[in-house]
This record gives sequence, structure tokens and C-alpha cells, in this order.
Amino acid sequence: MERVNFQAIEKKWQKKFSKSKLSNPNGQKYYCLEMFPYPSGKIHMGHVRNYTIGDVIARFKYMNGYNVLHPMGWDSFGLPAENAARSNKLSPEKWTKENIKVMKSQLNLLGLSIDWDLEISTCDENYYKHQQSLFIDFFNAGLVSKKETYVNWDPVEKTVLANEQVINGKGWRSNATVERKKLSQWFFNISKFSDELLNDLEKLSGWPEKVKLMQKNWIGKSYGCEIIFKIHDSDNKIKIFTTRPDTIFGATFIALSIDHPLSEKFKNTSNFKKFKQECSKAGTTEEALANAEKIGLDTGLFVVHPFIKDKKIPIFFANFVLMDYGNGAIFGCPAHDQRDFEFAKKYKLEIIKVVSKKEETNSDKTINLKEAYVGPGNMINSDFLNNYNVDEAKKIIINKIEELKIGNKKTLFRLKDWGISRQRYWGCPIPMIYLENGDCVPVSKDELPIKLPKDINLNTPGNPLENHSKWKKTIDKKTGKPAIRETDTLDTFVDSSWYFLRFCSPTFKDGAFENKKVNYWMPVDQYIGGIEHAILHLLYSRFFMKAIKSCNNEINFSEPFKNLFTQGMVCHETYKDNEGNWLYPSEITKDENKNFFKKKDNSKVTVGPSESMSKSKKNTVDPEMMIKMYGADAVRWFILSDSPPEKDVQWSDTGVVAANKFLQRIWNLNQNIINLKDKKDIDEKKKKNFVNKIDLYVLRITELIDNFQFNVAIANFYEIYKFINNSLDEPIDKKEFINSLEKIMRLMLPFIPHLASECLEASGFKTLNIWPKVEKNILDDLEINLVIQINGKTRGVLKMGRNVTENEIKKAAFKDIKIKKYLENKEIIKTFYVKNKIINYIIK
RNA sequence: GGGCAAGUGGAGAAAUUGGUAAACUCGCUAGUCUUAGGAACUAGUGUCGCAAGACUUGUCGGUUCAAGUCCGACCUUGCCCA
Repeated sequence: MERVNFQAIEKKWQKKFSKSKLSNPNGQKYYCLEMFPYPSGKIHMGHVRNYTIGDVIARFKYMNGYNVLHPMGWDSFGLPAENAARSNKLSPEKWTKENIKVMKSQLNLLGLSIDWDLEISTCDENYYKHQQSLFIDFFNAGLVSKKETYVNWDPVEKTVLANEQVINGKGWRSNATVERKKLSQWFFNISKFSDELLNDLEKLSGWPEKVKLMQKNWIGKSYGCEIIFKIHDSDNKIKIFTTRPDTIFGATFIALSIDHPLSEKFKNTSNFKKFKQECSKAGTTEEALANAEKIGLDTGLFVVHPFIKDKKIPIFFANFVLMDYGNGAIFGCPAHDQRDFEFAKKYKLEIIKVVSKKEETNSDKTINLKEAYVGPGNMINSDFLNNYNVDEAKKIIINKIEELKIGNKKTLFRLKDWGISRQRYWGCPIPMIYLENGDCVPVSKDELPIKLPKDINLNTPGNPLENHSKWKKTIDKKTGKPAIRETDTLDTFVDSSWYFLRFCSPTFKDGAFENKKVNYWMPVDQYIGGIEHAILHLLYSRFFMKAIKSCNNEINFSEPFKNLFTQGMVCHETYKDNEGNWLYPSEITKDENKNFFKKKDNSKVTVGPSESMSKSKKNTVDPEMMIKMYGADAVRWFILSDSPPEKDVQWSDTGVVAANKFLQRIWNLNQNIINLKDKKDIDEKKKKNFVNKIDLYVLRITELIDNFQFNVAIANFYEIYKFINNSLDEPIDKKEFINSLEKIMRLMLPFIPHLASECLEASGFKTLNIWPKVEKNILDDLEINLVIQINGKTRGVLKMGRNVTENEIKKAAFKDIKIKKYLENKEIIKTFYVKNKIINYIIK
């Protein structure tokens, strides 16, 4: 049998794919979108998986008559370009553009059905021009503000670091100790939409529950109230926030953030300085604080308890209270909050139990607590709250607090405003200018885009735009007076928060998008990407949609992604040589005893666990290499075949070899059928059974693709292959084999577009992109396997027609030698019959 | 600490959603063909057992004619949040 030249077939069909679009003008619209890549250099297996899944869906929908939009672009601003520019002496722009060129050609090797006419790149001024315009719209709508905030400041690089660039409290490049510095930064007021972002999650029935839950937790709505405490012997007051006002009678201390305004009084004392330093040691992230030991500093001051006469409560600074949650102040109720409990133990503070478990006896109530009790129960030791349950007590106390005007009911969100300022070069310039009078205003829209300068020096510390000699100096168009440009650029998450809109009209000049086009194509019918974007990217995009809608009343939808699919990662074993260096899979060989060796010097290699492919561990496999060796169809086939797409998949070389072999067999089958001789004695019954079985597979695979069960679909293709191959000698006419082959190749086309197209063409089919149609009532003709159980144990399987009666089954059962022996001379007490599935006889 | 997933052969997995557990692929074993095999094909492959058969989906219990699937408790792993 001739061997298939996959490379030649793929080249031929890729040429055709590049000219065709998935457009069915009369069909229902279907917007299929995969998360666009950052152009880091070469595509990796994660991309292959992501874009193959998307391609299967896009082609599948197209073949089913949908009018499909399937675009691709580049998330091309970002820090790696600046880093590469430094080490390679290549401008970020040039580096990025070259990477895009390489990656685009690699994506084309996969045979994707992408409409490249829609290609966009976020670093393109024709893209970021509109982003600046959106920024100005948001600014004018009051959705942008400038606020002082703490940032990670690298004193050597003179730049702000992202959280992930701070490693063990040090700058990732400079290794200098990172400082907390207060800087004025731009923010999108995403928190204005907190409620909407939370409530609209309910509309997203096509999203994984997991992702919705993560967003819900991230938004973190909590109900509680603010309470104002008067400081003893002073006119000053402290406003705290709590979600447990019911436990107010158990309050035994007040804890303040070190950044609380009250710290002003103490900031020059040595105690406070020492304490502050100690706090910063542990880090500033919420997680670090949670794991760190709870420490505090007694201020010597007291507040007056609002409900207990003459009761004074000490005030502490504490490391576990954050300034940006609530008001940077809480009251501590050690008996009913674990953190407060640990704190109270450490500083020997009073612990008063105010909630009692329902089943507790009176004596239980006085026993010393070993840990905080946070569950439900009834109030004790709480004056007018006594005997109410926690929920009732909350309502009563909040009313009381409001009545006494010492506080308010309050809903708090964990979600904070989105800091979008970055002191970097390779990002979208923020279109704001500072006037001589101190005002900060947007540039006029006709000046857009505010372009990045090309002559920059990336090798001096600090923000390259700030350091640029001329760029920031400009003239305010309205007054004609000199002004200074904002030198911050936008967080690259902004770039990816609206690109899906731009794809609907990528060359539109008069705005970010054409309303009509966007209203037609949006929302995205299927969005596909990694789970790592479950929170930020998806939340920001949802915010953008709501913000845009609030500035543009012609938009008729408010959620960008109707259905979301999050695919798992691609994993591979890790390898280390005997010096502990990571090795690429391509650097090692295996002997017949499964020992691994370094190719270079035959030294032994240690095999580590399979982990998500990453450059740092070198457990990567180059997709382009794999495509060259086994063909794009085999790579696509394998990456979908081994695991459900939402779970991690292990890359395996033997797996892709198997895929390659199978595709070769598919080709052989195709040739064998074409060369089949006409048969004379046709068995109509066998023929019908054959056709029905193929049709059943058509139904099954259609459903599997709809449910994203690609791995199961592929297992079915292996079965089909076996079934057809074993039927070739049966008395069934050639025509039926050709028909079945046509159906199967069409089913396979979304997975292996090159080979399936080639096979279809070789069998004489001109129109390729039509999904096979099957009458659903074929099921009625199909024989079924009826399971016979006796006392719940399976004793046999009978092949029977559909919808047989209990009596018919019984007759058949008594004829079956294996089953008969269990039933003979026994009394059947009861029968459970599930039509077309199973019958269970209970015997005595 | 809280929340959410998941746990099935040597490996990846499947199970029509409560109805034959282990489809399909890898690996392994044996065989055929071949100068050769990282080729092709055939057969076998959960455990115990010669067999009949019995047992088997992290552990223990429960519901049911029937449980991988539902309920309860526990153990382990992963993710998110603290």
C-alpha cells in the first residue's frame, strides 16, 4: 500500500483553506474565538491544543450551516518585548513583528480555518488608537480615576514591579529589596460595576460553574456594617467595618492597619518604626499576611464600647488588617474569629463568648474555648441580643447602630478598582495631559493616536517615556499652552479586554467598532482558552462590555462571552542530567530497559514527574518539529485523543506515532474501498444493519462534538474504522461502502481537515463542507443488546429487536443455555424491566 | 482554615447520566510475514482460579431490584480563596 505524503497533502489543502472562509450568508451567526496569543517567539503545544479545539468547533459549526466568524490576532504589547530588546538590541516593535511572522506561519501549518483578513495586533497604532479613544470615553463617563496607591517599587530599576516580578521580596532583575511606595496611579472604576458583575454571572449558563464561582469569590460581596468607636479621653473616632456586628458584645480589642490615619501620631516613635519594619518583612500580599504570625503593637489608647457602660477596649496596630479592606480597622472578637482568637491569646486579651451552639448546656457556655467558634447559634452575654440567633441578632444590632447614629449597614466588595498604570515603554500610551494649572485632561480625540516614540533608550533605569527628551512635552490644543503628557502606559490586560469587538470590524476607521457589526456578531458564541484567565482577563472583559454599553446606548448586549470553555494544560515528563540541569526531551534517548540517557555523552538522566510544559523546566516539545515528523493532522488528532479537553493532557511521542499510523490506515481504507470490486450477491439485511450502524455513529459523534467530548469521538472513529474494515468482505455493495466512507470522512474533517478533504476528493466528492444528515428513526431498526440480570447479577445478554415485550424476553431467556440454568425450577417473584436496556428477575 | 473539583487496570482514559465497569489508545505478551524493524497483520492482556465461577471503580457505611454514578463520614491529590 502506498504511503501517504502528509506534508504534500497538507501543503495542498492549506493553500485552499487560506482562500476559503467559513461563511454561510444565510446561516445563523456563530462567533468562535480562541484567546489570542502573546507573540513570544514560537507557538507551543498549549497553543496547538487551544487552536485545534477552536478549529474543530468552527469547522463543525460551519459544516452545519452556521455563518462562522473565526478570527485571530496578537496580544502584542508587554514586558517580554522590552526585555528582549535589551538583550538582543532589537527594538520591541521589530522583535514583536518578527515573532508574529514566525508564529503566524506556524499556525498555518496546523491547517486552521482562521480568517486572516481579520487579523489585528494590539501594538498596532490602528488598534491602540481606538483603545485611547475608549479610555477617553470612560474618563468622560467617570469610569477612570487617579488615586494614590501602594506599589512594589524597585529602587535600582526605578520602576514599579508586578506582583509576580517580586521574588522573595526582591526585584526579579535587580535583586534589590522591593519597597512599598505610594504612587499616584490610574484606575478603571471596575468596582462601580461590582453588583452587576456579580449578578450577571447568573446569566452565563454557558460558563463552567468553577469559573463563575471563582469570579464570585473574587468579587467577594459581604454584608455587614460600619461602627464608629469613640476614643477614650479624646474627641477622635475610629470607624471600623465588620461582617459580624452581632458579636459586638464579645469585642475585646480594636485592630488597625499600620497605614491607618491614626498611625500619624506614632510614625516617628521607635516602637512603631520597628513594628512597621517587622510587618513588611512578611510581605504585603494577602496570602503572605494570612500565613504570617499575627503580630500587634499596643497603642496604649482605648475606645469606649458603644453598648457596655464604662467598658474600655484597647487599640492595637496589627499586621493582619489591610488598609484597603473596609476602613483599615476592625474590632476583634476572639471567641468567634480564629484570627482574633490567636491574637488575643498572644497578647493575653479577654475572650468573651457571645454565641452558643444550640445543643450546648449552661455549663458548656463557661468552658474555656480551644479555638474560635464561627458557626451558628444563639446569643449569650449580649444584653438585648441574648437568645436571638446570629442572623436575627445581626438585624437587630444594625438597626440599633443606625438608630443611635453610630454607624451604618454596609455592603462591602473585595473587588478593588483596576490599577491600569504601568511605568513601561511597550504599552498603549494613556491619552492624558497635565496642564500648567495642574489640571489633568484628556487629549482631544482628533490627536489620536498618541504614538509611542521610536527613539528610546531602554538601558537606563526608570520609565523610558519619562526619560525621553522630547516626547512628553506637548501643547494643549484648547489653550495653546504647553502641557506634559502622561508617561504611564496601560496594563496589557486593557488591550485584551475589547479585542473581540474589534474583530467584528477590524478595519473600521471611525471608532473602536461598528455598532451594527458588533450587534450582529457579538456576543462570542464560543470562547476557548486557558483556565489561568478565569478571573482577571474574563472579569476585565466583562467590565469593558458593561462600561462600553454605558457609554454607547446602541449596544444591545452586556456580556461578551456566551459560552466559555477552559482547556487543560499540556504536560510532559521532566528530565535532569546528573549535574541537575534540566534537559529537553529531544536531548535524551531511551534504551530497551527504559533507562534514559543524555544523547550527547550517554550519561544517565533522572526522570521527573509530568508537569505543565514550561521553558524553565525544558519539558517542551516543539510543535513545528512534530508537524514535520508526523504531519499536522496527526498532531491535531493526538492532542485531542488522549484526554478530555478540559483536563490536562500528557504529551506522548508514542501517542502521536499511533495517530500517524491510524491516519495512514484511514487512507488505506479509503483506497481499498475505491478499488473495491462490485459484488453480486447482496444480503439486504446485512446491508441494512451496516448502514444503520454507520448512521448511529454519525448521530453519536455529532453529539460528542457538541459536548466537547473529542477524546470519546476519536475513540469512536477507531471503532468505526475496525467496523468498516471488517465488513469489506461482507455481501454489501460497493456503493454503501462509498456512502459510509463519505459520511465518516465528513465527520473527521473538523479533526483532520487535510486528510479528510483529500480522501473525499479522491472518492469523487466535490462539496466537502457538509455535515452528514441522518434520519433519527434509524434507531428503531437497530437491534439492541438486552441485559438479563438475575437477582441483580448479569447472567447474559440477548440480541433483540427494539421494544420487545417482557414475555418475548422471557421466552428468549429460557432458550438461552447460559441464562436458562439460573431460571429453571425457580419462582420469579418480581421483574424489573427497563425498555431496551435491562431486565432483572428476582427469584427465590 | 473555607470553598470547589477529582480519585476507575501497568499508563492515558470510557461508561448512553442509576442499568453489561474497563470502550478506545499506549504499553506489555505470544504468533505470522520479513535480510531487518521504532513496519504491517492476528490473538491475548483488571485480580484470584485449570475451570465453573468469585471478586473489583480511594476507605467505611447507607439508600435501591440494581451504585463508578445518589446520600453520610473519612483519607489522598489538585485548584481557587483566605
